[in-house]
Amino acid sequence: MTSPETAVPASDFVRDTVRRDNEQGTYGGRVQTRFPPEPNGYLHIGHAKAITVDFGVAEDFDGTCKLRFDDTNPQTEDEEYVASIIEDIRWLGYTPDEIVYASDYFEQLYAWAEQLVERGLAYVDEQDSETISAQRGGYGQPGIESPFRDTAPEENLRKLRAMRAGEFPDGSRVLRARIDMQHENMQLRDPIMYRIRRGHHHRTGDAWCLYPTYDWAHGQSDALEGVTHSLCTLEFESHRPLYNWFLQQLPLPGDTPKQLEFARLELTHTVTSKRRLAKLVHDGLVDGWDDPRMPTISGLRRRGYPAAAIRDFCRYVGVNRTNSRPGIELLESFVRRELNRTAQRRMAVIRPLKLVITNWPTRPDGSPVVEYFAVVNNPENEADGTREVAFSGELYIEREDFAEVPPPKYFRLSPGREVRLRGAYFVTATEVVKDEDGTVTEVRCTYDPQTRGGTAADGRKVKSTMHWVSAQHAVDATAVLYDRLFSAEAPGAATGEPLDDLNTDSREVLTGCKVEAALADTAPGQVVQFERLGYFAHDPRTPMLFHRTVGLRDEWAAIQKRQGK
RNA sequence: UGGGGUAUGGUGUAAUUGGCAGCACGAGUGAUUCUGGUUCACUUAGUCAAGGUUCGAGUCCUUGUACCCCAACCA
Repeated sequence: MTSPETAVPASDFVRDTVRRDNEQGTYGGRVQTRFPPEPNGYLHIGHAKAITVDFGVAEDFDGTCKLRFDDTNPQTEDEEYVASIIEDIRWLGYTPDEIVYASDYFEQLYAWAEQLVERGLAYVDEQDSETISAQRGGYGQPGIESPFRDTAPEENLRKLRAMRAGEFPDGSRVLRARIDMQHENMQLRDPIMYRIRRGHHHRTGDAWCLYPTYDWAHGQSDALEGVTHSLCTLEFESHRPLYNWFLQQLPLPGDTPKQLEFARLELTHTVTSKRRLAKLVHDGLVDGWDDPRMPTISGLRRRGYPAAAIRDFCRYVGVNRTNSRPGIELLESFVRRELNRTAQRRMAVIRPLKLVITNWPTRPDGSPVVEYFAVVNNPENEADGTREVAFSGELYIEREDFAEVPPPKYFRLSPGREVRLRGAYFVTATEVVKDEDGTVTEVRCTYDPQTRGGTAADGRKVKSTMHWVSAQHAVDATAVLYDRLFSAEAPGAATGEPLDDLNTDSREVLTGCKVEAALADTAPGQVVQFERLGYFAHDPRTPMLFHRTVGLRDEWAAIQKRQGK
């Protein structure tokens, strides 16, 4: 448990409702939820909240939670998405009690639809979608009844069967529930139950040309599965009366499920619209759904976000009915909290600057002496042990760790100043080598043999400890630094259309980085901390490619900012 | 325009249901530190507005205000 228990609310309105239902015996003490994604894209951070709520509530009350694919629209759905969704849920640490599909219920739904038709509660409308939409009326405006509304049940039944038999072209007819065209809630103005849509369905193939809408499929699927609490997001609130209406009309096998809505998760600097994410992928603005810049679960995973951090974050923001947009910093703080505990430390320089020790000893054959130092892998976790790091007279340090003219409060290396090379020796810069442009290409220094291991025999202190790699032993690597995908607050990121707030230059690729040899042993997918540079995830597919997961909290950057730099 | 929701520091979220407005992120100050990391201490800042009931209101009442959702054969 890495979450700050003190700050996590003990309950929320969803859990309160479930608890009350249990106390009153509403569902015989049974708790069943479901996570119902449409397989038309990859899961993103917003879904992670829904997942932690759906699975978390079931877990807390010793109930069950199934994964149900809401595959009612063949035009947008694909097996690729089914597979990725299952993988992402498992990676997040949840195991569905069962994996089911709304398409499993197509036959039952159709049978029920015929029953509604027979009872005069549904009818076939032959008008086109524009006409139907116009007749629906507007907010505060009355609706107009369709001329097909009072067709006799036998006639409707005949038409519905002909629809199913494929006798009509796409979009030519729909089945509508016969409710109330004057209802103040638009959802109840004779909503569509079935539309004709010939498309190859990823599971039922070409068996159907008739597909149920969300409203006709969802509550009925819940009921068929025995769901007790159907948790969804706030925008479905106005659908609840319709959800209940359908259930009231049907001979349900068991209890009537209860729909509860909560606010969806949004984040600053983050797009949480599947439509817009799909556009980024299809327009080629990112390298795929798992591009580390993407806020998808798979993107975050590749970027090195630990599942535990995502879970803790979701739990922490809570379940509520208030639309909000937490700062991305909050998520990142959970990532750092987790990684600080678990990530091994390594020395690496992503913008190398050569550091030559002029008084470093040589062997009789003229080659430089090599020393090895044992370094702790993770000071937060002794069990991670130590590793040997080679040290010699030619090193690389981080370019920004040297300043020819040090600004105020700058503690790192500069001419005449002594610093510690972590775990090795104290060195003092003596000389700067530049190219014709005046760029520093090399720094020369002397080391003090009396400071072996990083401790001065005379007890003197230095203000800075720097990371380094031995030039002779270093391994070349590539590091990718990510900015946030969006440069601004991404107004309308959830609902808006434009992508013009996208920061397409949000990635800086640094080749020629130098990392210590021990890093070559890092497992693909593993996240390590490059000391002082941040947490980096070893790409699962490409050797020696590292994605920066998050940076460290950087006090020096804050100082520079304050100095107005 | 009708209906349905939601309002607590800069951000997110609590408050035993009418009883000291707390926690976290962020920001700031200081201490510790062989990572300007971590850790520790302190500081900062809030009940949408106006009335009302009450010994006492974030919580109850009234009237406003702001924001979100609903008129796909999407989910």
